[in-house]
Amino acid sequence: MHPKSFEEIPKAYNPKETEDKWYKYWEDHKLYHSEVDESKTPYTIVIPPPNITGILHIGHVLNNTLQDIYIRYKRMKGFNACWVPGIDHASISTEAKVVALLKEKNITKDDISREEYLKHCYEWKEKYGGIIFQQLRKLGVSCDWQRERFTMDDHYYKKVIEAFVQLYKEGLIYRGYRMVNWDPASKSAISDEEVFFKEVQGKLWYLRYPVKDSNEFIIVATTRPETMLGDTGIAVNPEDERYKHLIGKTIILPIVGREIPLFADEYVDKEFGTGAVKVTPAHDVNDYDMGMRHKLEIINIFNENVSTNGNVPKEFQELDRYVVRAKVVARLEELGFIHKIEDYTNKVGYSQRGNVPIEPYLSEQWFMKMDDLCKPALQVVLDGKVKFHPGHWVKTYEHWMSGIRDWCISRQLWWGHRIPVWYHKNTQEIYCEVEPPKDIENWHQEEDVLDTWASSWLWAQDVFTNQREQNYYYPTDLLVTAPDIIFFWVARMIIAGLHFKKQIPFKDVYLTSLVRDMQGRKMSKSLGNSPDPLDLIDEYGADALRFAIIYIAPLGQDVMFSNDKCEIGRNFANKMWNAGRFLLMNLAARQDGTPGIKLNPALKEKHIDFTDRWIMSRFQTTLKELNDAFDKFEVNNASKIVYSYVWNDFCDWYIELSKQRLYSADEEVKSAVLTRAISLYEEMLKLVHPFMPFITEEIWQLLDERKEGESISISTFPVFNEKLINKNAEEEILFVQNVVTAIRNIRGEMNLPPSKQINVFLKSSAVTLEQEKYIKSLVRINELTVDVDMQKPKASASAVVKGCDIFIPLEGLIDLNVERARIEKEIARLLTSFENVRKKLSNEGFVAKAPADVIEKEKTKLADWEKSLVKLQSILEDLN
RNA sequence: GGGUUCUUAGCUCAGUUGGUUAGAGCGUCUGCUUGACGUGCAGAAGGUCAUAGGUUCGAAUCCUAUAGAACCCA
Repeated sequence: MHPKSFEEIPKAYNPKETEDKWYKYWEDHKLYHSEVDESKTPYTIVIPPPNITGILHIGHVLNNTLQDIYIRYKRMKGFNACWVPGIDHASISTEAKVVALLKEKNITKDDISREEYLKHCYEWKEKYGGIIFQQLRKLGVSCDWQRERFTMDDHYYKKVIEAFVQLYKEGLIYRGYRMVNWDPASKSAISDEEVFFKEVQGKLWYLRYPVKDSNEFIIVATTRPETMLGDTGIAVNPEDERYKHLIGKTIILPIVGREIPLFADEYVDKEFGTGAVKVTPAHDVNDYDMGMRHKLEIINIFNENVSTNGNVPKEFQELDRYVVRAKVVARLEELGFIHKIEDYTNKVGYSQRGNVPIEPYLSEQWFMKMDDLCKPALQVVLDGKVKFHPGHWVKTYEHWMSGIRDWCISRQLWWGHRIPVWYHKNTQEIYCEVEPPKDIENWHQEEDVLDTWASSWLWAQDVFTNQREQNYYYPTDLLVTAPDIIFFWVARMIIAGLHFKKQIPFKDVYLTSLVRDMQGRKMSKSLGNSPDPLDLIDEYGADALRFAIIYIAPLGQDVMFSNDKCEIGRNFANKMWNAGRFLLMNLAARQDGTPGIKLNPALKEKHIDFTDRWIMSRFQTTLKELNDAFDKFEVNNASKIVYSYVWNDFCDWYIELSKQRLYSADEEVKSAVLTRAISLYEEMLKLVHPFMPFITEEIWQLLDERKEGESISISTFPVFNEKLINKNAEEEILFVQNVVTAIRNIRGEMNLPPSKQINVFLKSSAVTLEQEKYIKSLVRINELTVDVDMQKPKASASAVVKGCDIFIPLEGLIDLNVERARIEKEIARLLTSFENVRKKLSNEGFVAKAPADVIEKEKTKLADWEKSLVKLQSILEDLN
């Protein structure tokens, strides 16, 4: 072992000097490239493809750190780890970006051909589409960059088209004239899942509609008065006494003059508004359903950009929906048809991408029949073939899968997978194949492209481009994603996997937390509460950011994040760094002339005492707990297990204990202790590596002369060895810790600075010579006396731990009142616990019904506490 | 309106199938220029486990109701 340059290891870890260096090293050596290798078991993750318009945000940090932790862990465990990165073409959001870009050049989409437009899209993709990959590298992700995929790659594109053709031929895709959610911004249909509801301060307009051949009016309430131009009926609840006499009458629609029927329908809520509703079948989903039930006329009043069309009176034609609204209201007012106007808060559907209010709109679209496709996809989750973590998401999934409507998969956009359907120019015959028809001049192709999710649903299977790879890597092992796309993506990938490959796409789905700010608000651009991960990496280091976000992310709940949380990770990195620095510094000669300690691998198993056996035992327990936590997808817990081992066991106790021997005179002992400590430290680094890849690599490379291309990331993860679990050693250390803590406690409470020399007397038969040695070294004691039969020295501070009474003579230093208060407090504390157990044991029901081992445990506790209480009482009496 | 989840220390959260003296990190207070680390060390304070019932020998944990919070769906 020849560590390099350990004398110059800086006092604080500096991530800036290491992170980029090691990322380049990993990438140059292609350490994370995977090829089919039948001799190894694959472990596969496909990345949830970020949007090509996207840049790295804090949610990506959490999500990709989780994936990286698993892929690194499994890689070190000997799996053929394969993490496939890629991006999504994102029809609608790319459209928005490209249209904006064209606008700068004074070009509109209508000015150019589809081909020209797509050229602009590809240009945009080349320029901006790869940004997030560079950002992910900063985070240290170990994906296989040779496998980078794009949803519009030739191979992938073809697979999407094939899937469409197959489903069409199976009768699972159809074309229909239906009401869809219309996004006026992109002039395209969007699916139910792409609509979100916003609370909007609006108005409720009460309109007076005259009843034909009568002086009566009926008053209806609406939030969208402009749609009255398309009204073809008025509905009331059949039970509503107020309107019973009007059922069957005719209403004269103001402005338009159309005669429309008044009818009864169960759907109408008597309590809402006036209990009478206007019915606009072309522009409201519920109205459409009522229109169908009552055979109403359906009058579409909007163009694709939701301006009014020729179906409204001349003066209202070709106007934007909000302009029409104002105009309609003004005219109604003029004519006396407005009853009143109220302020009203309602939930308005907005398009997720375009962020404009959607309009229910009748149009011809392509749909996928969901019923039969969903059933098996639901079943594999209910059966646990695909496992959700945390499991409670199964219910949400079940709920959605059970009540799903057909999926509108066509989008009136150009950027995406163009639907492989041709219409015959003369016969209107439909042709649906992967290849275009031979006599192409007689056909024209469907203009629409597919919903992006109808392409990314093949992601888990078709990122693998040949049969051999698919057989080897598919089904993949783990999908890590945010719960808000369970329906968009997770469910649809399961459907696609089962339908096209007759296999589930992945075995485990880890649903991440949502990252919020400290007020619990979602991170959003408009609030400005969304930190830039690159700034955080710059300030704290990628390892610190990774560790911190995992450490604070509770399983299945939202994460409350603020920048300063990164300190957890930074401090932890620094702690590890300094532990390594301490060990390596012992190799160098000291300034006082003490020579450095020589390492000797032959001595690694020599001069082992209970402190070594303890730390090795703790290491094995930690390893087991860590493996279990990973198996159960409790990553947050895993980070805490590692943190506590490194900081509390290794640094606070083991390193401190080791000093006693490292500063001894016996060269061989020193050599053995340091050699072993460094080896234990190296094993510890491996446990940390999946969480913090950079710093662990940096130190690992410092610990020994490594060959070019070697890396901790491809080293072997420690293997659990039950034989090293040593209960005796753990008890011995626990005793030392108890005694040491009790003495430190007295020092603290009695205000005795370390500079004040103290002597300590231990009344005990249980303390070994070795333990004495370590106790002395850990609490700066002048003289330590151990005796079974000693009398308590005069004017002492005292403490009682199991198996040992501690006395510290403090003649002249002690304040008897302080000491009395200390002992009294301790007695009171013990007494409460003691009484609780005593009551429990005197309860007949408990003794009769509780299991024997529980009773035994309680009895032992009672006896131990009683002993301590007796001792403390006598100490107190001595003080009086 | 329906569904899901949550309520434990000042803050953010652990607490596995009911049996602990209810834990951690941060924050707070006290003391520390101890030859790894002040991004640190040592010690301390701080909790009627949302409320009310119930099941049980025994409830933070299981059940019911109530209150409050968040998200999803309509």
